[in-house]
Amino acid sequence: MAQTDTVTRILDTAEVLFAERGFAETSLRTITSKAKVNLAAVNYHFGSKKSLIQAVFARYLDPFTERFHGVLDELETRHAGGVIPLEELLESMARTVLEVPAERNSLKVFMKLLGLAYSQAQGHLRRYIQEEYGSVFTRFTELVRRATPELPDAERFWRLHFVLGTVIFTLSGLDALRDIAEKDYGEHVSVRDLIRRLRPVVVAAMNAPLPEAPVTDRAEAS
Amino acid sequence: MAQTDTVTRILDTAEVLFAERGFAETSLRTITSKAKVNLAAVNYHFGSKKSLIQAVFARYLDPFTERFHGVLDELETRHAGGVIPLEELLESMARTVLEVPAERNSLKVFMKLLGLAYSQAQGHLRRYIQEEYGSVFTRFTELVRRATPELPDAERFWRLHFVLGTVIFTLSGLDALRDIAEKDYGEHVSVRDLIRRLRPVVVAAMNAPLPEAPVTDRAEAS
DNA sequence: CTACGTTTCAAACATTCGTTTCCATCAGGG
DNA sequence: CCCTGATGGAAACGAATGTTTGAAACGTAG
Repeated sequence: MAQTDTVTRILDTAEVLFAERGFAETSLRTITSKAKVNLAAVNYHFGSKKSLIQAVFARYLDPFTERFHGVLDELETRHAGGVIPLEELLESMARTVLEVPAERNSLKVFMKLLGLAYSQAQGHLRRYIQEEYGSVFTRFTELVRRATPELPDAERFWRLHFVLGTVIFTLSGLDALRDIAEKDYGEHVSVRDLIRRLRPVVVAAMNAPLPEAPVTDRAEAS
Repeated sequence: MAQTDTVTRILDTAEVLFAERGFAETSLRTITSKAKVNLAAVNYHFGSKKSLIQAVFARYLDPFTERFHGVLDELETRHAGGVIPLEELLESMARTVLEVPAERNSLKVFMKLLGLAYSQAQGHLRRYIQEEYGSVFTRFTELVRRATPELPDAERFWRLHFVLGTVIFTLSGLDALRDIAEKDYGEHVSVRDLIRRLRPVVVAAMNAPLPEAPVTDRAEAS
């Protein structure tokens, strides 16, 4: 089937280029020429560039959410009725994130895309991801809530986003950081090595003491 | 002097639009029309769009680096010869970051721009920032090194970037996150409130226990 | 007042972009 | 065999982009 071949080749090429340069900076002509398909193929198979971008994300996020739901199912039945420990939840998520892209491409690309989706703030992409895949994240946070009853809801919300920032930021900027680290410390770091370093930091962040009592809140800067 | 007025108006407008939409997604026509200056003014005063982007960053980073050098000077003389505690270093940096943009615009814009500079990975911008302002960061990390002698060099390097990721990611995506937090927890968070929440997390992250011994390192995914 | 360097302005330029169109190719079922 | 629907391919379209141009307007020193 030639169709599948063309579609796959477009997606494979697009995700790499998107990750390297960003969405707006990657033209359809660059994608199609490097993928050795016709320029019109993108609009024919995907409808528009915007849909192509979403398709690139869907190819990562669809397997991830499906698998992660399965992992959470298994975790919940194993701790039937009880509370799943925080570290186990984090471990499961990390493992799932690691497994999914390993099947096809590199984790680096996936993380870079996630980082872009968050910073390339505007409109359609963040909304698309939120509305399409928000349910898994909601389920996960609910489990985290039960695992950390001592944390106020708002505090837990922010800390989850703190560690999310750590992971996405680090792994999406991995190449540049790795170059610096290698130059300065002569040490080559693999993704698995980085995750090994991340684990105690993330756990410590989630278990950090609560901030001092909120001072009388004055008007803010922004 | 009309020149200064035009230049300032361009910079003021550009930084807001860049922060909202990204660099490539913001055209010179959008900037100049909203700033009520002529289209050619950008190329006349800045030379090119690329230089305008760098000028936007310079207007934040120049005062920051200058002031931060001063703060570090003061810290070093106060602890003459001795070691500056880690928390004091982090506090000083946070305070400096907070003070500089408060003079003109919002911290949010500055952080958003930083986030963009990191994700919008490619080429000129990251190199520009690194080569132009890398010295302060080098000086800072050296002081952190003396404050945390128990940390291996590589570990400290990565942890600094971990917390850098936390801060930039959180503060650059602040608006979106704030909306969610407000909707889910009815709680309005100010920037200062967020920093109050960040502090114990960052300290805990830096002081986290060392990761377990490096397992035999197999080939990595990417 | 005049002359000159600086700044503003409208218009145009050349390029690049996403998208569309139209035709060739090919497969399988009537 | 021819018809039909799906796909590949070349070319063109219209819009938007960054940049350049040349003249007008401005402020100021002589």
